[in-house]
Amino acid sequence: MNDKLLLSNQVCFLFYQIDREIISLYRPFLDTLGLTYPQYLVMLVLWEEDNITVGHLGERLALDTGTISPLVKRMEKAGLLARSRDPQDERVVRLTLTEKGTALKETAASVPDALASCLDLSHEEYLKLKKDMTALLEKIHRQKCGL
Amino acid sequence: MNDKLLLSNQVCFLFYQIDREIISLYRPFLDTLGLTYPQYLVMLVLWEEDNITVGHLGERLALDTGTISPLVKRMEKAGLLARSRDPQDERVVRLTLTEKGTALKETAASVPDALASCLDLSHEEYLKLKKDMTALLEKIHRQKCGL
DNA sequence: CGCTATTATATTGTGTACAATATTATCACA
DNA sequence: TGTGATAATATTGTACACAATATAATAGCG
Repeated sequence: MNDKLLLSNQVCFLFYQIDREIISLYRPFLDTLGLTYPQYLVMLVLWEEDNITVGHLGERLALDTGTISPLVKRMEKAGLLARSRDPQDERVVRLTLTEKGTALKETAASVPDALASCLDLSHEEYLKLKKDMTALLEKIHRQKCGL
Repeated sequence: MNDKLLLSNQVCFLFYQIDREIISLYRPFLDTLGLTYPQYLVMLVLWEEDNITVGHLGERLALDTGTISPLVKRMEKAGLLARSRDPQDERVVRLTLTEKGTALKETAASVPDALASCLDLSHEEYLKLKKDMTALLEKIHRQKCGL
C-alpha cells in the first residue's frame, strides 16, 4: 500500500547506517591513537591549521558550541591540545596542539590508507564517491537556504 | 605534503555531515509527530510488522540493546507502544503499537514526500542514490566479514 | 561616557550510540 | 534432575549531538 513508509525505501536510513559503519571501521585504528571519531576530526583540523578558535573549529566541523565545548575540554584533559583565552579578546578561546598532539600525526598518517583498504575502493571509485557525496551535501545546503 | 590527512579529503566526513544534515531536514516534520529520528525509524518498523521482539527490532535497525532498550522505554512512556514479556519465553520482550502509535501512521504518511521535496531529487536520482548507497553498504558489510 | 545590542563560548537537559557488565530465563546434557 | 552454558534483555558508564539558556566581554551608539 504505502511503500513510501517502508524502512527499506528510506535513503536516509542508508546514510544513517553507512555513517555508523564507517565510524566502526575507524574504531580499531583510532583506539590505537586514543581518539574517538569526532576527536580524530578535530585533530585533522588542528594538524592543518594550529592555533584556531573554538568558533572556527565549530564551523569547519559543522558542530555547535554545545558539542565542541565539552569535546575540546576532554581533549585538553587527554593532553592533546591546550585551550587559552585570547588576550586581545577575552571572549575567544584559542586551541593549540601540545607536543603529544603534534606527535600523534606521525602515527595517524597510516590511518587513511588503512581505511581505504578496509573499504576496498579503487582511487577512481574514491574520487567518484567523493564527488557525488560533495554534490549531494551541497545540494542539501542549497535547499536549506531556500534557494 | 600529506594530503591524505586533509579534512576535505575524508569521504567519511562527507557521510558524517550528510547523515546529520538529512536528520536535521526531518526534524521539523518529526517534531510535529512528537518523534525523534531514531524513534521514527522504530515506528517505520512497527508499522510494517507489529508485535515484534526487541531483538528483532535491533537487528532491523542495526542497533544494539544498549541503544534499543532505553529507546523503546521512552517510546512506551510517550504512549506510542507497549512492552510485554512473552509468556512462552519470559526472556523475550514483545513490542506492540498502541492506538496512538497506530494512528500516527496517517500523519506520518506525508513525511516521505515532504523530505523528497526538501532534497529535490527526481525519482530517477532517488533510485540511483538508493542503489549506489545500498551497494556501498553491502560492500562495507562484506569487508567486515573478511570475505 | 554609559548603556544596550551583539558576539564568543559555556552550561543544562534530553536523547542517542556503544562497549562492558549484569540479570534472568531457557537449554543441554551428564 | 541439577547445573553449567547460552540466549534475551537491561544497566552502567562514557562520549557525542543539539536545542535552549546563561555568562561574560566587546562593540556601537546616542
